[in-house]
Amino acid sequence: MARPRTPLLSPDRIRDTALALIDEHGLASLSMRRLAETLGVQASSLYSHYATKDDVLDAVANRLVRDVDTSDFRHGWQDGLLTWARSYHAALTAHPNCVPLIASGTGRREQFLGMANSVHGGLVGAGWPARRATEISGAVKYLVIGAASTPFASGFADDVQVYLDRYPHLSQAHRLRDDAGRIDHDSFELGLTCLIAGLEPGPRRPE
Amino acid sequence: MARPRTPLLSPDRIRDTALALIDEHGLASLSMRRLAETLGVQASSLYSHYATKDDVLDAVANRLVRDVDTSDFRHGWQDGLLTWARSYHAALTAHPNCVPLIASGTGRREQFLGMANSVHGGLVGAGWPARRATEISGAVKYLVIGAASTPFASGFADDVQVYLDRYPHLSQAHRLRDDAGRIDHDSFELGLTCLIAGLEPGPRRPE
DNA sequence: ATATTAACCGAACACCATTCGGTTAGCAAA
DNA sequence: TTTGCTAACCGAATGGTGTTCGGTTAATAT
Repeated sequence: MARPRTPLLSPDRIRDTALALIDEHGLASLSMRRLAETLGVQASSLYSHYATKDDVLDAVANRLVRDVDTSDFRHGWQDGLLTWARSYHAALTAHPNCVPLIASGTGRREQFLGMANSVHGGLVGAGWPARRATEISGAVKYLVIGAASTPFASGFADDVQVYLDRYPHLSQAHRLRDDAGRIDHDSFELGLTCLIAGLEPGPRRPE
Repeated sequence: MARPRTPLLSPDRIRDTALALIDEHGLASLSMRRLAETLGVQASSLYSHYATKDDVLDAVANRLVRDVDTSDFRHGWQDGLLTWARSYHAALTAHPNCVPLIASGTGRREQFLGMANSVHGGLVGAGWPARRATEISGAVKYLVIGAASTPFASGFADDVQVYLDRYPHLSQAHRLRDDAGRIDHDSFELGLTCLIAGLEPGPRRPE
């Protein structure tokens, strides 16, 4: 085949298909060949739209961050942080197989810088000194990334017996595992609210 | 060559060499062939000692957790958490290229369960209800993993000009980048101390 | 002394990301 | 309208990957 009358591919279609494949089959099993096959095309054709596989993954990562909400700093820095952290957390848990993409700093362009810029601006606008604002947004980011990276359930084996035999303090882990999602959520919320509570009384000199 | 008179390889030697290669050249560039070459051996020989490459990486991950200190709960749950989190954090930042290994849940056997068991036991022993203990250790773990996964420096481009042009709130980012290590440390400490402070006054009924 | 196993090699297999030359469609300029 | 250029595809090839398998010999257990 030569050039088709109407293009079969576009960067957006490739990116969205990649995201769907990662969601369904995991990050490790995404290959340019499988991606091309899903798109009804040969692997080499993808390189007309993205220079490398990493560029495709960056596009996927940047796509996810579009769903993060940094607009709530107009209701105060606490609400701004809470909304940012929760929407970020939600965006990642909606696509758990993509988390290593974000966590490893791949895809750290554009969308990520825009997000950091908004958060930093929101904190500084509320009166926090720039350096402190950097630390605060950093600590919250750590919590979000950590929570998405290692959810509770991933820390435990499928074989229940191992706990009963060897780890007495974890002997109820197999029961907790049933509502791992709730535990993950509660742990994240606990960390987030404690952290923000610990920042009171807020910046000394709002300006 | 056939079987050598004295073994060239051992699981420990393979594991330690793998760790050294990851530290030096990064996780992505570790291959069984390169690992074997460094050990003066053919790649297929490694499979006499580890069934898969993932098993090698699990061994590396478990090796790192050996340096985590969970012994300080005898001085109270606050000290226990602080020492655990800080030593965990230190173990990961000492081998930043290994962090994705730990964060992605690969290598979650043995050493990790032992660590979780100790922390959970320390908290429950201090009077925290089991469910609450799980959430607390979870939140602290999130902070540790997140801090190791996305240090401050990794969030910023090498090209400084991009900030000045497009992201006004980050306009000092290039100056901050010089002491990125300090910022990472301060952010982590801020999150950790706020989180623990937010847990006061502690468990209601120590028992 | 004999059988078994352990630890190595070397050659394969199937897959991977990426590159390159070739083909043709669309488009811009003359 | 013809000419030239670029864009978007294909198909084959390159060098890399994890892993397997049969072979060889040393160590070990019987």
